[in-house]
Amino acid sequence: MTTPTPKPTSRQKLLDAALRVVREQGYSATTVDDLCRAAGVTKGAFFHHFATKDELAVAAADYWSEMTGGFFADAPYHQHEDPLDRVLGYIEFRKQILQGRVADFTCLVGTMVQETYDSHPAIRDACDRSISSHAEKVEVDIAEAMRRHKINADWTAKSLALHTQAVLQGAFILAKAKGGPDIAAQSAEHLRRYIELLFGRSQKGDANV
Amino acid sequence: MTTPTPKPTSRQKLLDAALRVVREQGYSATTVDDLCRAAGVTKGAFFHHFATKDELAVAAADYWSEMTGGFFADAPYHQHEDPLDRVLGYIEFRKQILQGRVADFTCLVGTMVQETYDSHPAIRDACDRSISSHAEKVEVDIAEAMRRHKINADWTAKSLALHTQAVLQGAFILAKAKGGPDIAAQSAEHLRRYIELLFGRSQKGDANV
DNA sequence: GGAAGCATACCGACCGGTTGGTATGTGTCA
DNA sequence: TGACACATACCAACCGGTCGGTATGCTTCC
Repeated sequence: MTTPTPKPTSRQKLLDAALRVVREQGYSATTVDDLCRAAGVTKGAFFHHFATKDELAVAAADYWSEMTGGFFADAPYHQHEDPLDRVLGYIEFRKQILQGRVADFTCLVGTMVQETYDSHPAIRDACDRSISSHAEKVEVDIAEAMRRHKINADWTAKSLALHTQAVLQGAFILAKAKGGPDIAAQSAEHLRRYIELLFGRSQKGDANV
Repeated sequence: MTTPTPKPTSRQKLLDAALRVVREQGYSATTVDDLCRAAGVTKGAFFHHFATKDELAVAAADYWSEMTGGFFADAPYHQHEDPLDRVLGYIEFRKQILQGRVADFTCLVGTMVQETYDSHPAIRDACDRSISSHAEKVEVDIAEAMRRHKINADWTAKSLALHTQAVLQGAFILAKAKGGPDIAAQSAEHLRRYIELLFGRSQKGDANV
């Protein structure tokens, strides 16, 4: 009874299709007909639920926030008691999901904002909300880790949280250019090492002074 | 006599226009007519020099490599004797040019590869060439810095060089989402601090063991 | 030197297919 | 019975690309 209704409506199917197709083709290159075909619905259904293609883009960005929010909330790294372990666990988790087809592990809103930032403010804002709200969850653990480990730094938890997102978004671009996730995983390792160095946590085989 | 001829041909004007317009609108959203209008040439001229729109994209990526290659070759950071200073100077230089309109400081090939990696292999390869050849120049200084400062690490000069490009590309995405360069500059600072920590070079107000 | 012969650079009207979007019909369920 | 959730048919603008034609050289041969 708490479950609303698992029946997949046309709207739902279109949003799921948008996540797949836009990450493969980009936003501009994805046509309304592409989305209808991938979702198995007709154009009438599309424009019944969304007044314009841009309106679907905004809804897709919000849907993406919802999906990824649940996905990361369920991830195991939250179990760690030390907030620094949670931050490092988050990076490790992000690294581990860099697998398979490029379109499957890259970010919808990172892709969309590149094409729309200058001409579609509503879509850009939706993408910004998605990235920023995710970064804020990382920021909470970083801030707590700074308190716990008595870090007095000239950088803020917020800037480091956004930096983690920058590294990941950039890693996606390299993965697209090189056709696979390997290089992206190496960037994630550099990011993990950076945070370990910031918090003075050494790892095996570390080369210090 | 060494100067060939500074006369701007239609081909040249179209490539210059592509750098501007594609960085603003993205590749798919940019029409051939858009490019012709921006370049002040006709459609006939466009298809005289490029068989297809995709062929222009490849030429524009190569042209971008050429332009940025010259731009960074002339930059002042190469003067430093210590290769580590050159690497840090490079990062600082990249940070300093994060100014003005977003379309003016972001990367053509990073934008294009997002839209084309899955469907236009020739364009993706051209973008990869551009990113990788630039990274290789950074890699040379990093490798020399590792030798000079006797760094025995579990990371390679190549992976760190590509990581610098990932950070910058990701910073561009955040700049687009947030509508300005401020957040990108903060990521560049994190990158600089990471390299300083890797090489054990402390800065003022540093909190070390 | 000058005319023939040809290549390059460019023009802009045009074409067929595609695109986002609309108008209208139809089945279903409260 | 009427509102909702679609399906079908259609439209006008737009898009990448084509095509016939022109203007301006540059070469070659007499």
